Amino acid sequence: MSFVGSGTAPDQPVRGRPRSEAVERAILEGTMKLLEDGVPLAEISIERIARTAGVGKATIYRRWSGKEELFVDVLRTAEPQDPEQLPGTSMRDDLIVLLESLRQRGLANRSSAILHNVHAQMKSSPKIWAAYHNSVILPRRRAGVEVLRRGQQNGELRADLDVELVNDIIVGPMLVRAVLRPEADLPEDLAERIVDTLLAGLRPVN
Amino acid sequence: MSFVGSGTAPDQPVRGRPRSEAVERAILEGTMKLLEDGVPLAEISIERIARTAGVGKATIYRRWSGKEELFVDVLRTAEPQDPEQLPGTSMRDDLIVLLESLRQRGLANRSSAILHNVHAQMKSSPKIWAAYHNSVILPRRRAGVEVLRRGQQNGELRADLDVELVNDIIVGPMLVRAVLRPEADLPEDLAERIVDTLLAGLRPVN
Amino acid sequence: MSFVGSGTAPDQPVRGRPRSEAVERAILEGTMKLLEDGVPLAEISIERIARTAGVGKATIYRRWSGKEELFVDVLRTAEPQDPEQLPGTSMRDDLIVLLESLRQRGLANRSSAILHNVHAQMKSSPKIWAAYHNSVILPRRRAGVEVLRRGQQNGELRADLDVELVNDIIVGPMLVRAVLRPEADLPEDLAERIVDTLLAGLRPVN
Amino acid sequence: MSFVGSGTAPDQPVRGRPRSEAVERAILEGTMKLLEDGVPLAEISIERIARTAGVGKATIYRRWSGKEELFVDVLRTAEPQDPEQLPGTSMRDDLIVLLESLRQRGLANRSSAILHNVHAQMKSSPKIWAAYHNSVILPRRRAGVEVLRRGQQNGELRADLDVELVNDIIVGPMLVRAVLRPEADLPEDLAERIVDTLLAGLRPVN
DNA sequence: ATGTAACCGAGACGGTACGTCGTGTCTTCAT
DNA sequence: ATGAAGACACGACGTACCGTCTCGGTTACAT
Repeated sequence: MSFVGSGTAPDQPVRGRPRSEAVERAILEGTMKLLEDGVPLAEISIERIARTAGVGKATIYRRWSGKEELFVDVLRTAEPQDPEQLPGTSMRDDLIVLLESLRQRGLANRSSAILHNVHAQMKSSPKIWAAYHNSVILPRRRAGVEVLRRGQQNGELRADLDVELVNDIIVGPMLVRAVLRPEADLPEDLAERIVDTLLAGLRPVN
Repeated sequence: MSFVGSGTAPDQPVRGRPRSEAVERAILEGTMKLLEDGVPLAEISIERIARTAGVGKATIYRRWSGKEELFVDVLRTAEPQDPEQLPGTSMRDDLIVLLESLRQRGLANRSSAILHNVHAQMKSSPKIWAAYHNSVILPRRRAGVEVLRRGQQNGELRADLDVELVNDIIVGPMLVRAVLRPEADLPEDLAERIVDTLLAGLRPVN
Repeated sequence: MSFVGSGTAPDQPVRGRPRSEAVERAILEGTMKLLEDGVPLAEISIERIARTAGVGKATIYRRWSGKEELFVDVLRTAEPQDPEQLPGTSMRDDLIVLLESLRQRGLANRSSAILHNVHAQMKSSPKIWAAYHNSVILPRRRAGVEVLRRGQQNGELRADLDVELVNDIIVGPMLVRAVLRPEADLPEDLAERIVDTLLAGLRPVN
Repeated sequence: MSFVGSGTAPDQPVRGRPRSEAVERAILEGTMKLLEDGVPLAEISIERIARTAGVGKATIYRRWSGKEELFVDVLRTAEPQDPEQLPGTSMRDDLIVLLESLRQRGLANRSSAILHNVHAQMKSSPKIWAAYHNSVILPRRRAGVEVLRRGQQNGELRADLDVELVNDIIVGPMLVRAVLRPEADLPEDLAERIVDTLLAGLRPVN
């Protein structure tokens, strides 16, 4: 369950009593429960998590080295299912699907008011942020850039543009709304509107 | 120095020794120093700030009700000077100036590695976030929307677009780079490239 | 209140809030209470003492470096008043007075069932034992040896005997009863009987 | 002969693997080793004993109910062989032999610095102390009192003395030196000197 | 000049949480 | 059944901060 890679340990025969999966679940779900109940992040101590889950502190420290590592796992457990099969019919459709999945994440977060805090918290601990970045953010970014490359080859996207920058341009508005502007709403057709607006350009047609 | 309102206290005759401004500066600058030295945010306690500034804890609590309020003031002290006179020659030029000021902020933050953390931290405390949002973010947003409205009247911007959404589209890519993707760099012509790309649209010219 | 010497600190102006004597008493008496209530020594944790005395743990650690140092002070606080003016009328009378004070200690200990445990505990920590030895045991021993020396000069004690050994002989039986044989009782005339028996010798008169 | 019961175990067919005596020895000797190496008693945990002996904790708990029971066994294993045939030639000689065995114990203890601690520790756990008292101390005490009774019948000891008290008087000085005054030495002729001094009395012969 | 009231540094105070360790019990695989 | 290993709930360890409080001492105004 460690969030950092896994790669099938090199054999290591089981010695002693194995760790209980039930306990593992109890900890993750107990933490989730606290978050959902609106307990401020600063008041969620390892001690309290242990009490909530009916578990000894050592049992938590045996699995995670601290609060931050634990939160990363909680966050990943709660993340909506990762990317999906892209339709592949056109660059436009693919981009809309990608943006739509971002919107779903924003909605899920909002509804429970949970992940915002955890996300913010992670940014202040570089190691954890790096782990989260590598395992969650980067893969999506790569998917986006790939779609854009194919678009350039198809002639759907201007060939002279820097795909990295274009990716920021596409993803930016949705992130701003979902992460930085929690007061804004995320209407159903938002992904489509953003993509079409960007494709057409802001300048009047003629 | 309270960040919430100010409006010149109604009268209150000064009795007893007045608060030392030197002490006030020492606290703010001491905190700044810790941030600049790369001390992780979580390790910056009121106790440590007091030690660093050579000041009693009570002296800090006399001015701020807690760590969060203090950080807001530190952040505001360190912010680059707020917006500027817009050229007004065209919507394009105005947008570039606004984006460029955002870029400057990103650079300043990066160079000292300070504000990232503080920004992230603030997000987990709703009251503080609201204060920061109202005093720093909202004014800039309003300026941006105003520029876009003028653009629609001038015929520089398609009249059928939602200016709020367009503002997110313009500001989004810069924020993504400055706040969420600290690993990306912010080249000098970035503001210009973003605006021109957006105006022209992503689709090939013909 | 440190048990190790005192010698009037060289001046040291008081800085910060002074330590509360009331708190000091609360801790010592709280510990005493636990001992009197028959709580096994092993179950008396610093944590529990703090709870009993209504005090923070740090407040205890500020005064004593650990459980052992604290117990020494508790023990010394509870000790019956140290020796007394010796009558000086004869070696026999002086020895009886010294032994009687030992008997009193044994009785006090027994009645509350306190000090036995603490005494035993101290033996397993050499530093503490040394401190207790120097401040409590040694002075009494010196007083005894002094009395015996005067006895040799007066002709009340055989001049060929080693006063150190004689002291052990006199003090021994009382200690055995008071410390090692808690089941034995300590009748009122015990000191007198021991001294007279020793002076006369065990052999039948003739 | 009787078909009912027997002295030895009442039949109980051995099922499963029998307990290893080697393991039993490893535990006792491992504990002894720790004591000999001067590890403070408070730092000798069951956990550490198990590590030292290369044994699982459960294996220890299967044999002893806790640290105290284990220590009693360690102590008894290490005790010099219990009393001996008394010469019986005279009360004086018998007393000297008894005292000498006490002195040997004191020397053994001292040389390894072991039993002091264990002895002290036992005093704080009444159940264990009772066990030790009954199995080690009481038999010796009874032997001593018996010798004194014979002495009274022989006319070697004044008939008007309380033999219990006399026993304390004889045993006291040696115990004081061996148990309470570890800094004192125990010269070879100590037993003889004590007995002769007591028999003759402290008063000058004149 | 002298109150007097708020300031200041220092540090004690009752708490809570930290991360580690030892307790005695349990569960697993292997002998 | 025994044995080594180690997970488990529990609770104490000694330290660090929290936010409040009490000290001795210092300004700076109002008398």
